[in-house]
Formats: sequence, structure tokens, C-alpha cells
Amino acid sequence: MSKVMRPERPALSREYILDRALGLVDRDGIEAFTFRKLALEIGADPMAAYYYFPNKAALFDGIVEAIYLEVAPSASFSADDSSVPPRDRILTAARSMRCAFLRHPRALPLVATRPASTPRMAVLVEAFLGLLAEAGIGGARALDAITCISVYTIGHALAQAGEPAGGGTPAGVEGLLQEADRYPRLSAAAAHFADYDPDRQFDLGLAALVDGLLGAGD
Amino acid sequence: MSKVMRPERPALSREYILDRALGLVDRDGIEAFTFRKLALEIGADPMAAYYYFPNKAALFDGIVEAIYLEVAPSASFSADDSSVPPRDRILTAARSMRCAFLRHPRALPLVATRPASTPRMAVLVEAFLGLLAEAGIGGARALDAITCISVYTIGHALAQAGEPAGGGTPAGVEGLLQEADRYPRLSAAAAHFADYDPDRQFDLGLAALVDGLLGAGD
DNA sequence: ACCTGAACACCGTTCAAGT
DNA sequence: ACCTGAACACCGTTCAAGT
Repeated sequence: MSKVMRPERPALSREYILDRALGLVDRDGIEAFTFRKLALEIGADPMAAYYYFPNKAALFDGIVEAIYLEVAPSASFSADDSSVPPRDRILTAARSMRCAFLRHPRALPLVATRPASTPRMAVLVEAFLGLLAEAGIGGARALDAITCISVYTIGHALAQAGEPAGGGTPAGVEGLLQEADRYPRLSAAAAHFADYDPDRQFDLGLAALVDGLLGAGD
Repeated sequence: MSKVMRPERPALSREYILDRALGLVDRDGIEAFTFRKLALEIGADPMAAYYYFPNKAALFDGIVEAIYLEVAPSASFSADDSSVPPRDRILTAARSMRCAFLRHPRALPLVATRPASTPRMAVLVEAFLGLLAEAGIGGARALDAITCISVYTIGHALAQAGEPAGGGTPAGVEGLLQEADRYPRLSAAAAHFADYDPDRQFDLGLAALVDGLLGAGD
């Protein structure tokens, strides 16, 4: 019955630390993230995390990796269910990336900023290349398609996450709309702010992009 | 002949400070940017900038604004040169945004992350709405198109800027390619890394996206 | 191997003060 | 109005030390 009274804490590990770190970023944002706050969160010395990560950048890379691990736990991504055409499976794959991204809006600047070349990314790219091959796209065109679809997906999620949590009119635009004569078209467009639906909009652009990329070589 | 020997320095101003701040970010990156280094750069007390900006976030917002001010100094953006079809003028507008972005690769995370709703943005959006109207797109569809094209443009520039300056094979991918049997398609695609051209790729996706968005309502 | 704690060289920001 | 300088409450990271 020696040190039984110590506050019980899961054994420290890379995964556990990343999990709590991502939780902190989700809650308080990247700016507020600190090794010292992380230490409080995991109940250890401020420097404990340095045993698992050489520095903050490496820990952030780990967070990005953790988010990509949430993308499409195998299923819809690589399944070659021939009953649904490859074009639609490509759309589904992009949506499942988007879904993982939107689960961590405040961490997205990390995802958008740190190019990951990990085994996980290789698996995702490999699967996507498979989908594209089924759609008749290969070689350089496949790489182009993957990049274009990826940057559109991350870009859209990032912009959506950056918006004021309200979801209605983008912040500050109201002020500009006072001068309706200076921005007549913008003012007219403001009528449509109410029924803005990010998911529908994303799908709209995604379909345009994918169809254009698939059809370009005919 | 009192204080003549003082190192000559332009009078401090919002614009001057932003200009030097952007220069620092361009040179050393966002992480390394510090009010104290900025002070050295402008030859003033570390706290001098606080007279013009309430905090670091406000200064970063100013940097983003400064970059958008570099977009298409009027010309190609709003010109209704009827000899070139609206569809092509939309492409040109997106390219001119991209061009301004690529002039400041290390500042791009700021641009991608801070939604700007300033008069300058209103002017750009207003002009873009004009182009879309000429192409027969208005209302909610125009807002969708602007957002989709914008996020694609910023997303692509951000990804490109995030790459290792080398430009060749994305960092670390070589390591993964050792296990060619695990990632057969990725390995095959690697043959095309050499002739990767970001501008061509951007144009490819942009054309797909724009044509899809313009044609969707027929 | 895994974690602690003191120490160092920084930060952003506040505030009272100078001109 | 515009800028300075000291001070405060933090940071990330190093390193020697503990178990």
C-alpha cells in the first residue's frame, strides 16, 4: 500500500499524449496550446512530453497524422463495390476526408499547413489512385486529380472552420452592406446568406471539379 | 544641428509597419515573427507598433489585407473587355489572386486562416460577382461559385507553399517508395514527379471547377 | 527507459512615463 | 499624438538529475 494514493493516470505513451493534445487543440485552439497546459492535462511534468516528441512541431505533425487516421476507417474509401460507379466512390472518399476534418475545426490550420508524408498518407493515396484507375485515370493525370481534389477539400473545410461560429452572415460583412450603393451585387447576394449550407456548397464544387477532371482526357 | 546623427528612419505609420512586417514574414516565416524583431526592423522601441495595432492578431489581419491589396491592381479583374468571354476572364481573375498569394508563400497560412471582411474584399467580391453575372450566374449560385473558386485557389497555393523548396519529390515520399510492393500505384505514379508543374496543375483543376460551376444550371 | 525540476533565453502585453 | 522603458506573466527548450 505504498503509493496507492497517487492520482491514477494512464501510462504515458505517444498515442495517449497525442489524443489529449488534440483534445486541447479542439477545445482551446492552436494559439492557446502549450506544453505546460498539456502537462496539466496528462498529469505529468511539463517536460514529460519531450521524451516522446523532440519539439512542438513534431507533436503538431503527430496531431495531423492522428486526424488522417480518422479518415474513412477503410470502408467506403477502398471498397470496390462495383454496384456504385467509381465517380461516385471518388465523391464519397472526398466527403469522408471532409468529415474527419470538420471533426477538428480548430486543428485544421495544422492539417492545411504541414505536408504529411507518412505511411498513413501513402495508404490513402494508394487507395485513391485505385479509385481513379477504375475511373480510367492514371499516371500524371491521377496525381493532378488527387492534388486538386485534396486542396479543394482542405481549403473548403478551413474556410468553413474559420467563419464565426454563428454560421450566418460572415463577420463584418453587415457593416459593409450599409453602403449598398457601393456594392450593389454584393448587397443583392446578401439575400441568400440565410440559406447558406456548407455541405451542399462543398458537394456542388466537388462534383464540378471531379467531373471536369475525369472528363478532361476524352 | 541637434539630433542630426540619429539613424534616419521613415516616419512610423500603419502602412510602413505592415510593409516591413510582411517583409519579415516573407523572409523568416510566421513562427519567427516577433514584435521585438519588428522593432529592430523599423528602428523603434519594441512597443512602438502597439500604437498602431492593438495586438499581434490585428497586425496579422493587416498583413492579410496588404496581400489582398496586391491582387489584380484593377486591370484584368473588373475589365469588361467583351472580346474575351466571361469564362476566360474568371480564370484570369483566379490566376491573379493566385499570383499575389505566391508572392508571399510564408504568409499564406495567415491568408488561409483569417477571414477578411474589409472594404477591399468587398470590392474584389463585387467585381467577381460582375464577372459571374456576365457568365449568366447570379444569386446564391454566384456566392457558391466565388467560395468554391476561392478555397480551391488558396488551398492550392497553400499546399504548394508548404512543399519543400526543392520542388521535386515531396519530402519523405522517397522513404515510403522503398516498399514499392506495398504501394504499387504510388510507386508507378512516382515516375511523373519530375514533370510536376504547379501552374499547369492549378489551371487544370481551375478549368474543371469553373466549367462545372458555370454549366451546372443549364 | 522514463520522468522530474531548475534554469535560460526568450515572448506578448500592460502601463506609467516621457516628448 | 506618438513613442519609450520597465515590468509581469508567461513561453519553448536544454540539461543534469532522479527512479
